[in-house]
Amino acid sequence: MRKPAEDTAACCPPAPEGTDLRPIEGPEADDELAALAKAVGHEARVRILRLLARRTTCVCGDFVELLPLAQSTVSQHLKVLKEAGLIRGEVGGPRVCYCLEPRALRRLKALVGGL
Amino acid sequence: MRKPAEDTAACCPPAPEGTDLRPIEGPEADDELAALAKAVGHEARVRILRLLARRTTCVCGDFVELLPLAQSTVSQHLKVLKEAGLIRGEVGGPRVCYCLEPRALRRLKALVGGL
DNA sequence: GCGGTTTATCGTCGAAATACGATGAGGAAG
DNA sequence: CTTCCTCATCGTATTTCGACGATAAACCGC
Repeated sequence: MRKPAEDTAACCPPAPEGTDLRPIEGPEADDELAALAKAVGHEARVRILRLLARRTTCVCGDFVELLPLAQSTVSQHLKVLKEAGLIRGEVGGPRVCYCLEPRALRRLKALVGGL
Repeated sequence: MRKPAEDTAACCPPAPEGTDLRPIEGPEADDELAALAKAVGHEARVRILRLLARRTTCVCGDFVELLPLAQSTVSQHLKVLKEAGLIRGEVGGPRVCYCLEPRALRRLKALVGGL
């Protein structure tokens, strides 16, 4: 059985602040926006991002219980989000705590805002 | 041959203003964000949106010249954007003028901002 | 009406995405 | 060391995407 993961409040470091220096438009920015948007372009991944934003949970197993998907599928989606740079995964014991990457999220908002 | 389409400045109506009343989160909002992001999640479509934002052009044939894609492929991308509600197509003569749908764009920004 | 121009749609093909179960890796607990 | 729990990865089937050429549809000018 799974334990409900009560240690969900503080599993990620404070968040590395810093400014995004890259341009908000141009061919590179276009590709970047397309890649980020593609990562967000799936219901399950949006829900994962939302759950992480609310910090109600951050462990893979919790997502499996909250989403109508198999564990391997959830892991795939987490991988996509991680490769897009939108989330980060910290190994803590047998579990893995995922957190939002605020930098990438800011970047996405900036790029979308530039439309 | 194609004429360079100099009548690009005023091919779209003023833009239907109005407020977006729908919620910014919840299952429906998740699906909506996923659908919009999926539409944006391609380099060619991002470039089309950028071109439309600058209003430098708005005719399908112009995109074909500016993108390394066949006419049918460009038309497909325009269709995806239109079905997502992000652009609108007005028929003017043998040409079709595409314009951004500001409402949908605002909606997208709001949904992304809610992350 | 007839040609010429522009755009959409159809059919097709290969590539990528999505889903699953099964299996493997790695730490915690005993 | 062994067992249990968690998660990632592999292999695979199905679906969807992205691209193209060819063709049809719509409109203007003559």
